[in-house]
Amino acid sequence: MKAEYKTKPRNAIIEYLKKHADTRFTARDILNAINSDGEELDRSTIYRNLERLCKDGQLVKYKESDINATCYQYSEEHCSCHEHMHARCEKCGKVFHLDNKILGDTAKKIQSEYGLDIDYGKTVIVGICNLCKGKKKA
Amino acid sequence: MKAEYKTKPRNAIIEYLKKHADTRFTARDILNAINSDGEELDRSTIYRNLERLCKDGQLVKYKESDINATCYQYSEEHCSCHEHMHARCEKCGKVFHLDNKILGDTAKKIQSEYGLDIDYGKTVIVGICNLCKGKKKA
DNA sequence: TTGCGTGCAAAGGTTTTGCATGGCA
DNA sequence: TGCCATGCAAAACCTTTGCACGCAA
Repeated sequence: MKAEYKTKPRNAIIEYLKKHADTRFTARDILNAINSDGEELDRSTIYRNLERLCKDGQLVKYKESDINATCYQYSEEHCSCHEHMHARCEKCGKVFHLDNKILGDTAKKIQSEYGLDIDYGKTVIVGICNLCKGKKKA
Repeated sequence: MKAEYKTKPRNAIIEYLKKHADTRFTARDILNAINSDGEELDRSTIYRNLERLCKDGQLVKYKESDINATCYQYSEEHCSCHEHMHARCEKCGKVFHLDNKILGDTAKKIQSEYGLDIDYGKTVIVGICNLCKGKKKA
């Protein structure tokens, strides 16, 4: 069990997370945001803090084929994100925390037809949210 | 519309894909396999060919948080992989092509409850296949 | 004072790109 | 011959790591 210090860089990072609580972000996003705010902080500091937050379960970590960087998603409420599925808008990156019950008997069907037990915490359904659907195509 | 030439490196790559038709692989996997076969071929050649195959729809491309490289999955049958969901075993990497119907009314529920239209081609359900489940834990 | 966290610098890995050459059609 | 593909080298990224210093507790 390690002691945990409150430091200026760490606070800045957590502040960023809370401000972007329902969107994914990358290490670079944080770097850019904080450094354009006047502060200066190092890449390695960000990576080390993000890693710690992942282990603590406050952060979900995943990768996306379109983005050449690890994506992170903050979950303020310590909400056992490793137990339920997520859905993500492929345009804006917004993440939704799904109720596993929404699958109905799909999980059973996948087991019987394909022989696979779903790992809910790692499954991410990809789609387009209503907001982005309304926008004109680029 | 570009012409497409048959070349020795390209053939070697496609041969590799067919030999590993139901497992994921990385650019490095191909490089190692082919180069240990006596042939010599360059990284950039592999990346350029894989990219072309992705655009042609013969290859699915995704990333995994555990692996520090892009993963690819070949689908021999030109099977419009961008139209149906996939499931993947998180242990062995085996990919299953799902029938979208398996979701039942889940897609509708996700739209009504969360306001998200599923992008089937990009959605990958993660789990553990029966084979891997049988194995002892590492 | 103790030891955790940060910044710096360097390294390791993947992926991309420009350019000249080589090879398919 | 004309154009596409390859190889080579270099560069751009992201991410990790070692080390010394600074700072929170």
